[in-house]
Amino acid sequence: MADYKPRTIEKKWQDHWRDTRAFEVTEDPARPKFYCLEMFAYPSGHAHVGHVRNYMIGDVVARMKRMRGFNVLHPFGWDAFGLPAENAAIKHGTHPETWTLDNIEHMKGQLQRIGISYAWERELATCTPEYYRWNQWIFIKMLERDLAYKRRSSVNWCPGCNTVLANEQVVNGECWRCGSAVSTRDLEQWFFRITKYADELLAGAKTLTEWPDKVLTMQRNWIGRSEGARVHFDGIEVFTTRIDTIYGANFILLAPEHALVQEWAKADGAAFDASLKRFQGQDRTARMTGEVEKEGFDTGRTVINPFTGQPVPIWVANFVLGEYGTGAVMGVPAHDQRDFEFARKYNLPVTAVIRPADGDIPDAAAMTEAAEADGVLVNSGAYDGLPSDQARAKLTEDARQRQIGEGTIQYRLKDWGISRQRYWGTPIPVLYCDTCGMVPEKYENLPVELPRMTEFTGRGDSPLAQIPEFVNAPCPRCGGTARRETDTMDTFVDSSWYFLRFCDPHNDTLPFDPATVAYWGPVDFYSGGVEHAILHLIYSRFFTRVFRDVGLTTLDEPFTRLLTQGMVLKDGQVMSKSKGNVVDPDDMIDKFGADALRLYVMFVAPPEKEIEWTDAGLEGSWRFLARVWRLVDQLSETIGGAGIPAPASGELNDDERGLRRKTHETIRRVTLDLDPRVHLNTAVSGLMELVNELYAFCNKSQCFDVGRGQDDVASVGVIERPGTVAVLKEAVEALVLMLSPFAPHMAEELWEKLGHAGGVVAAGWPAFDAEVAKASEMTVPVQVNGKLRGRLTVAADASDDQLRELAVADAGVAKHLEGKTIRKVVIAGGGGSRIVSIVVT
RNA sequence: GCGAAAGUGGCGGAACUGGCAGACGCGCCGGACUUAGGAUCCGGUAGCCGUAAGGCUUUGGGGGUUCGACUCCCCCCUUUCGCACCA
Repeated sequence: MADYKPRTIEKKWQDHWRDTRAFEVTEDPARPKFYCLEMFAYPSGHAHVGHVRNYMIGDVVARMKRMRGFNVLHPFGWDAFGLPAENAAIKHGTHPETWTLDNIEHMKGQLQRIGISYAWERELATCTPEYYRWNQWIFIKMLERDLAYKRRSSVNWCPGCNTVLANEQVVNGECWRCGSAVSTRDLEQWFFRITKYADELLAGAKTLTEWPDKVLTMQRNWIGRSEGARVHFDGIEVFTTRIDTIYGANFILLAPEHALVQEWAKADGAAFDASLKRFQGQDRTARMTGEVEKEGFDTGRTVINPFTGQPVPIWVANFVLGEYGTGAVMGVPAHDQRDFEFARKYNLPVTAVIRPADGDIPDAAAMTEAAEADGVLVNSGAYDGLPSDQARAKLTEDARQRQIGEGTIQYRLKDWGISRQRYWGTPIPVLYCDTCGMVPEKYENLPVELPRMTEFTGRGDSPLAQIPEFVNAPCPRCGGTARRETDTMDTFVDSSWYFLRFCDPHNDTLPFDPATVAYWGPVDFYSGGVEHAILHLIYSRFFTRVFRDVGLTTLDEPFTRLLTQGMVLKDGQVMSKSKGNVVDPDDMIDKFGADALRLYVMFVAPPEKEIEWTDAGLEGSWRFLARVWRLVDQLSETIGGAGIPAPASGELNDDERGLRRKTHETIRRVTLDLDPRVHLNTAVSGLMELVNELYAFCNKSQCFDVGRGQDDVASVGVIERPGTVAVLKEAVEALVLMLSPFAPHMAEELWEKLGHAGGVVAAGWPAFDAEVAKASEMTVPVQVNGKLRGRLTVAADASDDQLRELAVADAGVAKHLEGKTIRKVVIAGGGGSRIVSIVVT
């Protein structure tokens, strides 16, 4: 008897997969395709189990789909540009490229040792010119379509990373990567016009029925659509969603950044300027999150409310945001909490103009929830008596006719700032010519290669500007003297379309051949962390549409099904190098093997949930695999031979029929758990049950001495009944095949041991036979007044009348019926599950 | 503050559309085998009462709908996550 030695087996099959190119695929219109993808990896150095959990999840799905006959694309690559590489260069002098490529090599080895079934020939790294030239290509396409543009703007600046951040990358006022407090700077920046797609991204979310609601909600909130109106108060345009309250607009509030405010500050001098400076000095994020007290000052100016005809004062308020809407709002203190507080503080008048539909005019001195709600207009001239919704429509229309306003839709989403003042990224392919101005690089000159830099200082300006050979280049249009753009692209550009490139990763005339994406796209199953819910996942949806509009694909949405996998915690905390609590998969593989590691991570919790790492749990999974190993090993001689007929139910005894039933029940359950449910943990427990059943069966039929450990010589008994051999063979083979997505190395080894040459994919997924799974008997619980009082064992096809009779006669039940009157008997359920419920008084 | 999800044994977690709560595993306890067992195999393991048969209680708390509720409805508590002055 051979021991279970994962190390040897795993090496053997990994070599086999590599040598036979087992997971490489080409388009095959004759077979259904399945594109299975995990978010590609940032090559940070070493992958810990938290990282690789995601790849294991995807691998189980990919392997299972392959066995079910799908042509499965399962590629992997590297999100290889980015700051850590550059920081490593500044700190240790290693070139970012060296650092990145070394890390990729190490991590690739880790993934291969885990046995993830990737089509490695499609591997890509975004830091190679072969990849990033297409970033530049699509950038120029976007420029041509006015989807990329440059403007000076106030931007988020991370002092830790020394670069600009997109709004999506600012989390609670801090840098998403390094946690530094984000400040603002005024810079010339490149933007992608994602706002042009705001409505489409919002509408498209409705089609994403296989995405977690949580992610869709986050995206909807991020896009933040609100319908309202822009209204002119003389020269000041405000945005409001509550034009129905405009008769109550007792003042106008301007953001400190508002252009008029800046102008007046110059004109009015010191006092004005001092107050303004104070607001601007207030921490930007504190102001935005409402931690700073609401305050403001009177500009001394007034405008006419175009509906009341009355003059209203103009104030500057620190809580009004310059970047949202028009940077100006109408203050309606009676119907807005913030305006109310403001009015109280500065003794401004409060005029109620909405009353509840079923109530009186509210007390203007109080602010309630009801005051903010819709109602019926009062004190609103000709509009009195109209409900809010009708009033909004009418007021908006009247404003339009009077040419003092219009209905509009406002988004929270802003254009995506992609300029980064760093080295390790895609050069932005434009030049600035002394005579022609800004000129994009010619397509035939792509890629604009990132020059080799030798010194990394970490200074806060674009490193590329320090390389004259890069900066100075001829103008693509006139050939004259020009200077290259020295900013690089946000690395989120790289990750916004890599899943399309995987369909055709070596194409050197286009980002990808449209036909390949037409075949493989969209990604059928995509898994990764929730932390990308709004960054990567919204950018990718945007880019897919851009590629569509450029004519390379017909896809609207890139990812059909999204699974957001939970994190792996150790000691209650996220694993991180700095906390010193990382679990290295290689260490675990050394101890228990890759199969046990995979099985444990899949079994311990549903994929979406976070898990707490325990070594004991891993050991348990190892024990299970060893148990399977012993079972198959000891039976392989008996059931592995040729010429064993399929089990025919007529010749089977009760135990044999029982095992067959369990086998097919398990096939049904595990299949559904994997596809479509992706409840990987319960699929594993189903397999464990089957193994327990097999042991019990072997014990009873004395197939072999199951009590022997793997260090003992087995005493294989002679199995006399052909039926026993047949049902064991069926059960064990189904077990091995269904186990193979989880523990692929061991499954291949056992499959071979069982006398099969072609491997588990060729064998296919086991088929479920409903007839066999059907039980001849069933247990029916009996309740009396809602309490379980007995169980009946009856024929599966027992009639309701029979059940009723048996239930009443059952000793345990009868005891509770004594001296009572039966009011009602309910017999419910069907198929394999029925119940008798008796009501007595 | 707003929004969403979730609260089940000592622990991780099961329970598909309302139908035997606690599958499966970890841990623990016991038995077998054994010089030995931290290997293996078998059994037990929600709590309380009882030698037992059995009974009572139990899915965060309280109410409700139902023959029947972890599951549906209402109120409350807690946790996690997201948004956070968006006019």
